[in-house]
Amino acid sequence: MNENKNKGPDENALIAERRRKLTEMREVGNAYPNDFRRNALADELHQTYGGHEGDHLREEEIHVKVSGRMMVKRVMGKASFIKLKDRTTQIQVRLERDRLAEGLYQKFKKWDVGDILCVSGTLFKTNTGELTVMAEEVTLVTKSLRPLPEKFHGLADQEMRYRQRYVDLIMNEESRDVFRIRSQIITYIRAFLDSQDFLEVETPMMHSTPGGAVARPFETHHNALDMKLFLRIAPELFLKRLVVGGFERVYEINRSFRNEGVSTQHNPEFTMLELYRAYADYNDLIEMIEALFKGLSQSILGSTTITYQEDEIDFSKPFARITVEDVIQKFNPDIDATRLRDREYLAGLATDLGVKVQDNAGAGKLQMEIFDKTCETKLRQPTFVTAYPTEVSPLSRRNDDDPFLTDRFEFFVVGRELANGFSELNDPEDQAERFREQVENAAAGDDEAMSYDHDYIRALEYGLPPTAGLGLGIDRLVMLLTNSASIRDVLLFPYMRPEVFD
RNA sequence: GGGCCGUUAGCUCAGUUUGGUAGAGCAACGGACUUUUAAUCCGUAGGUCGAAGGUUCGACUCCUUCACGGCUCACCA
Repeated sequence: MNENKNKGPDENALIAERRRKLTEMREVGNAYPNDFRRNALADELHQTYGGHEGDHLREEEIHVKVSGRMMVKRVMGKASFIKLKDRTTQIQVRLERDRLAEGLYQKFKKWDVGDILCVSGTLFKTNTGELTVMAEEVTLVTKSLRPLPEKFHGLADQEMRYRQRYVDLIMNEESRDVFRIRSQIITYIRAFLDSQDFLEVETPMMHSTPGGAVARPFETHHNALDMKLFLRIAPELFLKRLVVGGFERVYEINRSFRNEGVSTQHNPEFTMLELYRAYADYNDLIEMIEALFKGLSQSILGSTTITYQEDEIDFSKPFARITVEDVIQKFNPDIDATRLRDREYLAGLATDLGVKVQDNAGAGKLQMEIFDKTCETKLRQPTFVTAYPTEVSPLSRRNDDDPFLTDRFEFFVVGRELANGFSELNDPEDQAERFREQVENAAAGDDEAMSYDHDYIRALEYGLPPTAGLGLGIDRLVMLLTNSASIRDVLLFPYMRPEVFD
C-alpha cells in the first residue's frame, strides 16, 4: 500500500486498486509519457470518412493517430471495443490481441474506463457501419485513479456537478455544450463590437472608491500600502474616463463583484458587457441591443425564436418599448394615473404590496418598488422599459423636457433584467449634485448608496462628449440562449460554500 | 434570513409510510467470450445509511440540533 501522504481525499478500495496499477506502471517505465502526437480528432474522422463504404476504407488503409479518455470498454476475449473521447467527440477503437505487440493486450485488459490513451491504427467499419480504428499500437499516457460516474446516467448530483465541474464536463455532453455556446456568444459579441470600431479595454478590478452601480462591494486590504480596497461592482466610471480621453467607443467584458445574495440569478462574481459610445443616445443603444439579440439568436441557435423554460421568445418582431409609468399603469389598471408622482399615494400602494417604505424614498424610488413587485416578471417577450426616475439613476442624463426622468432604459426578457443603458450624464455640476445626494442617502443608512468620486467629477470637468452606455449581463444572456434555469449552470465554477475535507 | 425537499456502496437509485439491524444496476475483482453499441454469461467483494445528540429492548426509519445542496419567498443586479 502507498504512503498516506500520496493519498487524496475520499480514498476507497476502487482508488486503491487503481493506485496499485499505477505503481506497477511506474515499476516498468515512465507512467506519464508525453511523446505521442495525434494527427486526427474524432469529429474530423467522422466527417471525412464517416460516409465511406467499409470495403473502400479497407483498401485505402488510412492510418490515424488518435487520443482521448477511454469512456467505454467492452472486452470480449481476445478482442475488445473501446471508445475514446477527445475535445470534439468519441471515436471507437478495436483492439485484437493478435494484432498488437506481445503481451500488450494483456496489459490493456487491466486498464480502466477513464484512463487516457493514445492509439495508432487503421480505419475500418464494423458490421453495423460504425467508423472504428483498428489498433496497431496503444499506449496508456495518463492513469485515472478515480472511477467515473455510471456511464448511462452520467453525473446527476447537482452539488457534485458544480463542485467537481471537471467530472461534469467529462460525463455530460450537454454541460460541455453550454460552455461551448457561452464562448460562441462572447466571440460573437466581440466581433459585433469590433466591426463597429469599438475598442476593447481593461480597467481596474480593485477600486479605492467603489462606484458605477448601486450595490454593496467586497472589501479587501492591500498590505504593502496598508489601505482598504474594494472589488469593483462595475467598470462604468473608468470606461467613461476613457471616453473623456478620446476613446469614443470602448467596451469591457468584465468580471464584477457584488456582496449580495446568491440565487438562481445571482452569483457573487458575474460577467457583464459594458460599452460606451460617444455621439449617441439611449435610443441608439436600444437599436444596438435589438440587432445584437437578433443576430445572436440567429447565429448561435439558428433561429430568431427560442424556447426558454416555459416561454417561447420571439426575437424577430420589433422589441416592445414602454415607459416605467405606462408599464405600471398597464399592470395596475386600478391605479390613479394622475398621482403617479405623488409620494404619499405611491407609499400607500407600496405598503399594500408589502414593501417597507424608507423615510427618504421619493416618488421615483417608490415607482421602482411598485414596478419590481407588479411588472418585472410579467415582461416575458423582449421589452425595453424606458424613462426611469432620476432619483434611482444617479449616473443617467436628465430628460430635457422632464427633469423627474432620465433618458434610461432597462431591457427585459422572460421577466428578467438583462441590460441597463442610458444617455450618460455628462454635466459635471449635475453629476456632483447627484453624488452629494447619494452621500446623504449613505449617511441616512442606505448601505448601497454611491460614494462621491472626486476624480470622476474632475474627468467630467474636462468634458465627456454626449455619450450613451449600457451594461449587459452575460451570464443571464447565456442562460437565456442555453435554456438554463440557474446561473450556476452557465458558470464553470459557480460560488459554493467551502467543502469540508476531513 | 424564512418555508419546503433532499443527503443510503465509487456512480445512479430502491428501502423510511407501518422501527426488527441494508438491496439492485453500472463500476471493481476472478473467470468465459475475436464485430460490441447501457455487450452478454458465471462467481466474489464492497456501506460506522451526511454529522452529533435523544426516544426505544432495538433506529437508515421517529424526535432535536448542525452541515451541505436543490427549489422557493424575501432582498437585491
